[in-house]
Amino acid sequence: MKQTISKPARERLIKLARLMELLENESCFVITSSEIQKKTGWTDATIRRDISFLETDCATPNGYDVSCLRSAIYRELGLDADEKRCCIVGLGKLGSALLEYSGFAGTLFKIVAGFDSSANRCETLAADFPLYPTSRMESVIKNENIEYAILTVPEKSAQQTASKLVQMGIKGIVNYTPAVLSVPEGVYVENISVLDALQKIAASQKNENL
Amino acid sequence: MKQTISKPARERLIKLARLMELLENESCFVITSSEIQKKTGWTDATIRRDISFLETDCATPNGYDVSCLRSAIYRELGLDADEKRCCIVGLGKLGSALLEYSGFAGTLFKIVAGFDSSANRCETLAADFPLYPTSRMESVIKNENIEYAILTVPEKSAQQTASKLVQMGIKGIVNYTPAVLSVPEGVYVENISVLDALQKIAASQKNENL
DNA sequence: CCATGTGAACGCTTTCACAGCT
DNA sequence: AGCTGTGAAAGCGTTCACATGG
Repeated sequence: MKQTISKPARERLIKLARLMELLENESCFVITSSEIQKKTGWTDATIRRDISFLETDCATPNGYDVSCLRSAIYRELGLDADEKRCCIVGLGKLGSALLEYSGFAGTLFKIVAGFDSSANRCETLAADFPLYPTSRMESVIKNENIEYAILTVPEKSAQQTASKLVQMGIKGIVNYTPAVLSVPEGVYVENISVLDALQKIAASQKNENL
Repeated sequence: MKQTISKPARERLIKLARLMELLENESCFVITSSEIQKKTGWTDATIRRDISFLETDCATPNGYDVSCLRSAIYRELGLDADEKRCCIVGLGKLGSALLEYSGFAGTLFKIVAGFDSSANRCETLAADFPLYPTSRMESVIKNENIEYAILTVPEKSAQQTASKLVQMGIKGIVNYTPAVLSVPEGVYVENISVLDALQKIAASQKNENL
């Protein structure tokens, strides 16, 4: 059976695919592993190994074919298959900023609903998709086949909301809060709080020259 | 010499410290490694190993002393020492949402400036700290001793802006864009784009049952 | 020559399993 | 008994080094 790709490798591949898109925009069509090394800091051996998991032949005599690589990565990671339906939970400052986020264009991720505890806020705000009060969350998530949630509620309500979302069938949560979310196996959480990020950076620096 | 803490362990410890804060708020003062396992999914052995890097004795007969652990982690990771001065670069929807972020209260991270290419926008928006046009970025970063930048510019300008920031002496970048940033050694980047996060989640799911 | 792809070695992280303590 | 702390083993991911191919 096909080998499963490790998490670090997967995360590098996702970044690599992004890099390939960038290169395509710059009309660069072939790139070598050592050029990728310069751009990313990963070693060329690691890059070649990562790419080998794709089991595709994107190699040319002068390096990899950029667009072949991009599409092979998305294919292998299942990011080019069916539409992935998402919702935003919590329409405070951050959540409402995301209502206008245009970065999903060209991907299969699609935001199809927003939720907030304040019905009033749902009416005031505007988006390309409907906004609902929290009371309707369960029915909307089920009827709309929403798989992923972007969690932008206040930290205090994060766990409680996450637990509800899981109960309603959500399979992945992008956690904008610094809260540590407990979720059952099979549900994936990605933490992208700015505080987490800064702490990681600062802690790395502390450790760098020992 | 003291052993350096691995990156994965550091990241768990940061989350662990957060969890300890949460527990303190719930008036829980002692916790065992297996209770932490239930909450986080990390194994108890890993948790004990991580904690052992702290070289502090926070153990009681019934588990770890919660507040002892929290402060030991922050101390060890250098997160309780001097103030860490940050700036926000790019005051679009997302950047301006962050202007009002209150999550740094009680931490040593402090946002002391915001920058945007539009002078007009800087004047219109309000924050507890000054907002400057990009032209003044270099002098402000140097005079204010700003170490970290929160990058919320459009993806297209991300690399260019990041390179400038590095030149101006920035040591860490929290990257809200999905762009792959090339930075020199010694500069740390944490990627927290929502697209990255969703792709990681979706790719994990693809791989889960092989 | 300059690429990739990959077995094998290495080194790091996690896990096991148990000694030691309260 | 139940906990922590930790040598030792196992498991993984990365890197080396070279065979292979254009």
